[in-house]
Amino acid sequence: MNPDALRGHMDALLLSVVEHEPLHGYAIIEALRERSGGALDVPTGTVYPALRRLERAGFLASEWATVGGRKRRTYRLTDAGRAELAGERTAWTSFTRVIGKVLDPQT
Amino acid sequence: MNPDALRGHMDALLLSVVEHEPLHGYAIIEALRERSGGALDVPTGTVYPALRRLERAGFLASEWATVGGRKRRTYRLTDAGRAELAGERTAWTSFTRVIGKVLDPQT
DNA sequence: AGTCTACATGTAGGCTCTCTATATGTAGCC
DNA sequence: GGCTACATATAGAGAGCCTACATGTAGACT
Repeated sequence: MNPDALRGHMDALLLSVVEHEPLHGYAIIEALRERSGGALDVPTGTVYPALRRLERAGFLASEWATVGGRKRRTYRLTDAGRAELAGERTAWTSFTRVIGKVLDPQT
Repeated sequence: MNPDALRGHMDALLLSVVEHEPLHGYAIIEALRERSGGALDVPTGTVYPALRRLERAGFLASEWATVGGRKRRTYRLTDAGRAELAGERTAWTSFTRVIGKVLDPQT
């Protein structure tokens, strides 16, 4: 997977993965890997800053927790995040339609 | 259209548009706009450097021509470019499948 | 005790690409 | 003369994803 291809879609991926249950960073990475069938292996250096950015933007909220002696910062979707995710999904659909039209024009 | 979303897909778009007929930069921009139904309006500051990059990479070849007193640099797809385009199309398909799976998991 | 792996978070700096803004010039119309 | 369409090009900004590194706990194995 070309890293640049993910540009601008990472937000949607992250928000989508915490939609139904709050998760901490490490679990988010695993969830992305599982949901994608192993195709997505996003490095920590990408995920952690992105989560902080999304929190700063108000789309995520986080809390610290200690589980089994390890500290976790668990992120959950805010209402604004839920709205953002809906918008991202719509944008994704039209994006794929547009690019698809150019790549494979029905002459 | 969020500019970042195009990251990593611009090459495929440009190669695709000159697949069947050589075009010059300005015509490429118009072709992208038409093929996308108006959704894609790529600025010259994006297209011209990208075309040069693709030529440097060996995927495109260019020639100068003068038409109606105006100078055009016409780009055509090389064999390497044709192979690259095929790869980009495959990558695009798997990319959309992967992202789609994450955004809308069939629980 | 020491080593290794999995778990868990985080930052610094680099890299690349797209965009905005600007520059230059021709052709044709009013 | 001024406007629009045509046509190419570059400099610099901005943003985000990546590599590499830093730090630490828990548990298994030797």
